[in-house]
Amino acid sequence: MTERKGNQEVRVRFAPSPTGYLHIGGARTALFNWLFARKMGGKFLLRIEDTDFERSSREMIDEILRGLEWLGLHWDEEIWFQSTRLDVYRQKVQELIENRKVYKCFCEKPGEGEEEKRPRCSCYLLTVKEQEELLAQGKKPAIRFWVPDGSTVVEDVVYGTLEFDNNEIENFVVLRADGTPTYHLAVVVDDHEMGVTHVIRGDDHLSNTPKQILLYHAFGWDLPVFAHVPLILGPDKKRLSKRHGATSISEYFQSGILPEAMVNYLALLGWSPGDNREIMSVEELIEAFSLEGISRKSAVFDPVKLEWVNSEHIKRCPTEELIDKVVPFLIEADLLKKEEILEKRSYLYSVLELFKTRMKTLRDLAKYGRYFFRDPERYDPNALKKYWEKETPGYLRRLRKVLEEVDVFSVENVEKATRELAAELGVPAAKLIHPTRIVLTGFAVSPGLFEMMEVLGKEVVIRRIDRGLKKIR
RNA sequence: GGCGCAUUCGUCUAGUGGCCUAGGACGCCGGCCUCUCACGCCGGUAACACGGGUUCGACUCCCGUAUGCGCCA
Repeated sequence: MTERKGNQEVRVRFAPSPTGYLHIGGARTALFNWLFARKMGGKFLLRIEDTDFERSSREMIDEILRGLEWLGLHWDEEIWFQSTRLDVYRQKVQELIENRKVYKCFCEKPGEGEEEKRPRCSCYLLTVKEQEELLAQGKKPAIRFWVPDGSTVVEDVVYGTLEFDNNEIENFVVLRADGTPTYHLAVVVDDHEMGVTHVIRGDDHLSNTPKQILLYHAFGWDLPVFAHVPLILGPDKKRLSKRHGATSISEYFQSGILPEAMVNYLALLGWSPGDNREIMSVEELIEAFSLEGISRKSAVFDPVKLEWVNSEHIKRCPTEELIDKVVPFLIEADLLKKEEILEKRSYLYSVLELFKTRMKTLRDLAKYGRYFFRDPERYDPNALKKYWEKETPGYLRRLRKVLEEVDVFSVENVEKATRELAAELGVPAAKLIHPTRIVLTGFAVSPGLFEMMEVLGKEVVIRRIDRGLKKIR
């Protein structure tokens, strides 16, 4: 079903229009194409649909390419730019003119705000003479496709067989009066010339597919396999857009989402491996991917689940690799300097070993773990209210003294010293543990206290106890 | 408005006529672990849009209705 003729190489394409950044929906479409290409050992091509000169920009192209690269969706072969192919489109339209598949249309463009429905254009009734007169008057014609009678069948891998009555299809424009091609024309010409075997795209194009099929027929070209993937919606079930918050892939990069987590989550939106797997590596996704597994139902984008997927990937990420991913965020938060990376590497390793299970994003260490890099500036008032009692300063002074004596500042030794002191004082260890945590971190919440003490080291621990005793009253 | 598509827990989904008293995951709630919070483990909450058929039997097939989305724009 997914392969067309024999063992022809699979060629798919992602064709963004550079009028905006790479958004969630586009990224998923790109991902499905890419996964399919990799699965089938085929090629993943890129085409930039930049014929809308007003709204397209080089910056957006770069932005989109950066997004794809970040996700790891590397493309094959040269990028195609529609803006360089205008002559080709005109030439192809010329072929259609010669084969009498199209006709000149002199209808005025409906003005702005003019909502009235125009009846089907009837310029094809114009005689040659009338046409010449209009041309002589300086009228520029658009070229319209002459939709034949009958019906057009769309075979879609996802949606099955759909039949459209050609009466419902207007004689659509293929070349505008200003000589620019319309979407339908350019897409068909390009997909054919690029050798695209499978058109995998958003299902907002499903209703346009009959027109394109008609064009394939008019040119006498073979049809590609179509696979339309459902749209991604916002929480209000409307097509996901900026109104719903972060929709640009780059925003997720900045908020500390791992590309492999994004890929994992996106793959599961509208596609299922058929079993109960949730957390999957890119390799596993490629292995499991099939067009048949794509759903027909649009899916709501859930940032909360994305974060969960992200946290799972962070937990699975080898700490050595995680260091490099987290460092940029630490630098950005001014908790680390570039030149310190090497010397602090083993420290960062220990910190992440403690912290990685509580991270939902790469940013979380910089956000919630400042105390690994800075003495606390302030102490959470709620934490103090809860754990700071009038005996506390005395206890901490004793603890400081005891810790001073610990030679090897290991988890075991530090814990032993603390618990023995508690026993000696005749109080639960918690009476020492909680205030110490506050003094070390500023918060009532952190990784295990003794593990943290070992990582922070004796000097820092003693210093922060002193500071706390001085500053808290 | 016309045409098209869709409709399983709040969300992502499994399910292709009997295995479904509908499974998994996120979230939420509770418990265990415990120095706190997470992690982890255990448990709970919660869905087949509605109405007709077809069938011995429908979440699964058919037809309507409703709702949503998309395209024409």
